[in-house]
Amino acid sequence: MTVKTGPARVTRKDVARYAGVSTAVVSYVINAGPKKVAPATEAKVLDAIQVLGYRPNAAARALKLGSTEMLGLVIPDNTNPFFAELSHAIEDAANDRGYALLLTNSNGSTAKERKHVRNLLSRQVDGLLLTSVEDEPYLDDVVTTGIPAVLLNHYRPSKLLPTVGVDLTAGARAAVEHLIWHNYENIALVEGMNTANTPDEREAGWAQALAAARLREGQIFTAPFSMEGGYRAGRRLADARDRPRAVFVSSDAQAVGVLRALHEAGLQVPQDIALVSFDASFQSAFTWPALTAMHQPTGQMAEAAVSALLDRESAKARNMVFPTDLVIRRSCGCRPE
Amino acid sequence: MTVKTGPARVTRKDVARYAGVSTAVVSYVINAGPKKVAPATEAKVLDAIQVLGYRPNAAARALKLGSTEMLGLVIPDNTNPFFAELSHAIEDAANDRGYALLLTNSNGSTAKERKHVRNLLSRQVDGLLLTSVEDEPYLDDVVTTGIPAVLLNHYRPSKLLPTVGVDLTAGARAAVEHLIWHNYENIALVEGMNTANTPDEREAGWAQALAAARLREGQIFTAPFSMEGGYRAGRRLADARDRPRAVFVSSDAQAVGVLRALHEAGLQVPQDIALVSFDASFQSAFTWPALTAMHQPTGQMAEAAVSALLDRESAKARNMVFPTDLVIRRSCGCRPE
DNA sequence: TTGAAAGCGCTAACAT
DNA sequence: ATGTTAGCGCTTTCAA
Repeated sequence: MTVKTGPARVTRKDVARYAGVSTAVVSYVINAGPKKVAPATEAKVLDAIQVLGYRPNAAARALKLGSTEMLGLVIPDNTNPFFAELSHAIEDAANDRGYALLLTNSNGSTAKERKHVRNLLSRQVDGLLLTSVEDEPYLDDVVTTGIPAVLLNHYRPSKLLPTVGVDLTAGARAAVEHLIWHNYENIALVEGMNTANTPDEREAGWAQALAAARLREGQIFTAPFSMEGGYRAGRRLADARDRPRAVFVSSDAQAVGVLRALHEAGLQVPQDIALVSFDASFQSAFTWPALTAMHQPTGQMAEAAVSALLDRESAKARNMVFPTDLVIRRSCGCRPE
Repeated sequence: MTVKTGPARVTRKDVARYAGVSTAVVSYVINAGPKKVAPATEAKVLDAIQVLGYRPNAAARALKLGSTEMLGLVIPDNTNPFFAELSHAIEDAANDRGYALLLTNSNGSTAKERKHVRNLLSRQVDGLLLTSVEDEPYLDDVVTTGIPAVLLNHYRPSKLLPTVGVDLTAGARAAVEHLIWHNYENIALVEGMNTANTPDEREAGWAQALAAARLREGQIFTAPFSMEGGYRAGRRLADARDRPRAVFVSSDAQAVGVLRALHEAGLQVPQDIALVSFDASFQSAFTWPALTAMHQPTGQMAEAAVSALLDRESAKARNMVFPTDLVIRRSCGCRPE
């Protein structure tokens, strides 16, 4: 038994004794039910709580209730502005319902992701939000526990779990269509890498837009979903023979890196190369030039995901797909400097 | 009592029954102690766990042990690259020790911060990391619980709690000295805003460097610690009469905004205005131009903070100050394009 | 309106 | 080497 240092812990029993009531009554006032308490008694209890500095023990409550009022979240990297924004929104949605958030980063490692899932599950979270680096992650564990779970930032439907995401293909297609509208013809793609060998769904959107406009497919530069990855892709892009006139970049983080590489190469955006990216995170408004980008509604996604986990009536939801919308700024060439 | 849906929960008792042993033995094998178990018995137990898909209930364990093996973290905003980096490091340090992280954002609100602290405390976290928006936050709550706590990203010593931070004054001073070394004379300051009315310690460093070089103090532009805040400060900076030749910016996030505002105003960095910022988060390498910045060792700080909370022998630590080091890139003018 | 008490799943001291 | 069991702090049924 761990020895508790510091001031002796104040328990419900202490409060009850001090207030001259039973522990049940203390419970009733703290939880505002399930029984009513006489106002005078309630005042005594409140006073005792105050005086003693009592703080309910959440572990005991969780054990009794079978609910920790915690949600577990696994994301690849909270350092990526998009995931930062998404996890922030998740935290807000969870807090609104009185839930706390256990946050973990998988750093793009499948092994770490599974370790976190296992850990979160054994911590009895009331719900699990998984932004997997795999396409169809290893989920039997999750499903057998019966703990509600959601695949977040996931577009392809899953047999096992509800998903929350954005129509990546349609979003990418619309983004590329905007580039086509500008009359750019040689349009490249900076694609993200996922652990699965399935191609990112944005690729299909890019290809579709090109095909519909009878444009030949431009080059594809594959790189991790990070600034560094984008930077490396950007260098290859700048050096490419038959250099593309425009690029669709699969994430803001990558776009920041691409921008940097292009600047280094002495190329102007959008004059030499136009760029549209995906996410439209807060960050995209502060680059130079500001990024024209497909916006993902992180707030709505977070709300939907948390709701699917916790709200009885939305438990039926399966594959939740949110629309993206194009935020027009400078990098596409719409408002040349 | 919450009705548990899904597969009936498997408890230790089920495992014991299936393996034909007592629950104590199951405990011994799961925890590898405190008693030894015969190899054959152990195998049976392991098998039972496997077959039944048993997962220990962390809430029960926490109640019994008085330890949740969770740490609570309060930061202003995980969307700020510096805090993203710091919280990532904290998560790693906690994970290394088998602890999970409860992450909360105060969004710069004192009220929210206190709410989170209270909540974290009642969740019985084994340690609390607080990056407060106040200078000497309301800590009586924390102290009376006896839960170990640390003031993170906090330079000024606290009477009540150990602190982990960087010497802001020395760091700022060194940064400004670098600007002075470049022979810039009119050196402004973009200062962050905290809720307390005490000035940010970086201001003193800036002033000291200027005084030591017998330079008059430049203008001060105060703004929130965010890209948006920096942007607004940057606009004021660009428009200022007697425009400064250089600026020290108190954070990378602000610097990104300043850069953007300067670009918009048609000003070149470093040719028209040189810039050095604080933090040197990963992001600072990808701006245009790349930021010369004072680096805060987030990894070390995280490690020290977590260690102060959890490691017996470092419990004595009080005011932990880490050195910063200047990362030279382009924005100061060291390597003109 | 209030109280007594069972029991949530686990650990470990104490038996055997 | 293994088993029995008290009790961690809480909620809530059932009784008063």
